[in-house]
Amino acid sequence: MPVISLPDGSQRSFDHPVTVFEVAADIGPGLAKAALAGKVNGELVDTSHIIDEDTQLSIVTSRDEEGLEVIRHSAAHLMAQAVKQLYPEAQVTIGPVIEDGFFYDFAMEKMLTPDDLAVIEKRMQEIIKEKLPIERSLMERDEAIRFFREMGESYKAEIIQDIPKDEPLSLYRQGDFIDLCRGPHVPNTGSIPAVRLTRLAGAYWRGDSNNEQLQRVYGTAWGNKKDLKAYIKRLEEAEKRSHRKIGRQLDLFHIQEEAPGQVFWHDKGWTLYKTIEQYMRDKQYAHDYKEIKTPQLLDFSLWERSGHAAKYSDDMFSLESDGRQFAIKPMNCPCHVQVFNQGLKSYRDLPLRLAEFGSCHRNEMSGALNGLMRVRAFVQDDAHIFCSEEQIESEVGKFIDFLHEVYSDFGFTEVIYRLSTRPENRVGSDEVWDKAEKALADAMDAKRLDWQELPGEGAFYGPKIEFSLKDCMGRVWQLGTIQVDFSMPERLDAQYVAEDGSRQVPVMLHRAILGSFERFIGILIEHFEGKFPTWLSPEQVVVMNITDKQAEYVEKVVEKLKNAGIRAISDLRNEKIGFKIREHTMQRIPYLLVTGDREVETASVAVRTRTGEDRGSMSVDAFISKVSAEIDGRHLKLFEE
RNA sequence: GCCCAUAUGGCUCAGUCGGUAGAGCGCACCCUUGGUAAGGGUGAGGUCAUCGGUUCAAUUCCGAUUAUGGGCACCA
Repeated sequence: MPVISLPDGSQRSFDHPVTVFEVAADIGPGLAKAALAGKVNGELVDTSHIIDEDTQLSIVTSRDEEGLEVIRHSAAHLMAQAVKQLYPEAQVTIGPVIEDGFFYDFAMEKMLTPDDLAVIEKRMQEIIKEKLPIERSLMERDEAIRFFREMGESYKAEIIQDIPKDEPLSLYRQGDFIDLCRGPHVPNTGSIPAVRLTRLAGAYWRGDSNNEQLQRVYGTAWGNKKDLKAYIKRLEEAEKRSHRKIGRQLDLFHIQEEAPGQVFWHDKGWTLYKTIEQYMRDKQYAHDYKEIKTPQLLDFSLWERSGHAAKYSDDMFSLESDGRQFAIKPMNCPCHVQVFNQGLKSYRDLPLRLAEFGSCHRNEMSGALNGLMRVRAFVQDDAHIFCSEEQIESEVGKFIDFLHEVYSDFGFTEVIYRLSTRPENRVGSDEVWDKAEKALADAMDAKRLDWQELPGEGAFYGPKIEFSLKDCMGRVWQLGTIQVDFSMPERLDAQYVAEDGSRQVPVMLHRAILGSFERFIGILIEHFEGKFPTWLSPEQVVVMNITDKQAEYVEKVVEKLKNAGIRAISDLRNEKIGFKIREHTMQRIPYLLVTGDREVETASVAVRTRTGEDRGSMSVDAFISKVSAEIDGRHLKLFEE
């Protein structure tokens, strides 16, 4: 008879098989009420699960991450039930849990509108009040297929067909609704404490754009109303950080209808851009890269030779002139091979690292465009390393060090590493792929990095590492990459003379750290909410007078700051000092210098930060030395008193 | 490209059950010279995204187009 060990080390023995719920009730009535599921020997089960032998058990409640998942999963079923009740002709398809919520895809004639969401949500609340028990049952595969077909649920039947024959299928029923599901689920529909439908979208059946489009309804669900509120608040906060919004507020850039997917950089945004570019230029020089610049418009035949035309010709901007077909470059690599090919290269020239802030155009599909995050014209911090196979691992190692240096200078410390390995369709022999994948993996292991593998996600020409980082909102952005390419050097006739005098084809490593400047700046804006570290701030210092009397002094101070390499502006407007401070604080200028008669007399400035802190008065020279040190050191924080 | 939504002064947004529009901020001018997050007054500024349809009349209703936003798909 079962002896049940609980997470706190205690044990309870029963003289008959018990359900998870009964164990919870045995511990206490509060827990019985809160129990959503159980975890038996590490496996999530329903509260109705019967335990008949000795096990480890923990009771899952809404306070557990797993409990939340169960709630969200059950919320998806709840929504599907509501939709089926309101629109019986709707067919259910899939309804998984996602971050912070869930969705369910429906196939139905009627197009749902935002108003319908409110109706569905209301129905859901009614079902919650009914506290319908959620019951699990098992069914044979073929019987299940028949069952769902008879209900007119052809999508479900299709899903079941793809499940291996010997796997038992579980069904969950709540009232008039029954769905195929692995489970577990909450005990009854009343156990979904806080749920809200958030948005509507189209989504393709099985994620394939050749298939029909389904209607996807997104929702969010939480263990209590307070968490739901906090979530909504979080969305609002994220909205405030939108790079589009801040880009306008801080006068950084704009995008307009005549140039979809292209950025008009304003003075301040361009200053930020130039600062980043110059930083990368200096870094690349320090890491032994050679910066080059190559043409924008090239004969289409080059893209045919490189292999890009075959795959991407629809996404390239091309034009005809003098009877020749040209394309605006969508990437820089073929151009870099052309530079490599000038003059016969020796193994002594390798590794050769060619870098370019290459301006590229890609005709991204209209629906893909997204502020600075996805544009049609962008500049990459692109470089290609030409090296021998033996050099791959050490080059990858050096690159990873370089990348870490850059990310930490921008304040990103959490990096996620993924290795994408050989896809089905690929060029090159298995031996070469073995070597390349191993070189990438070994390079990461040598740095003791914690990386994941994405099988089959590599490019057709070689494996790659993708570097993603987490911003202050916990969002993950893929930025950097290093890709091994065995194909293009050969296609474009790159060669070098090896030690033994033979001609060899170099390996090419495509790599980027920031990816596109546009996107990277978009991420920076949101990460810092526009409050850039001083070294990045378009305007670093503003000097303000209190009355006209100090105007001349202010101009002199600004001149001095500028001469010291600090980006400073003056504000001599006939406004009160409080007004000026408010404006420049909202403009996120790191340092606000107030100069009245007192400061003029003592050749000083009164320093206030954009965070509203008073740094007191100091001489102009003292201020310059503090700020200069901060800028040169690329400090992430403003200087202390 | 596909689905849904949106498009009104520089910005944020109201509004018109069809009779060509309004606020706040910003801008210009005037008064105010004020010590750390909004001093006061006056004024200018809009073909209501574009094209077409219905109507005596369209910014409003309908359709198409374009762009933007949220998703899907795509991302060399």
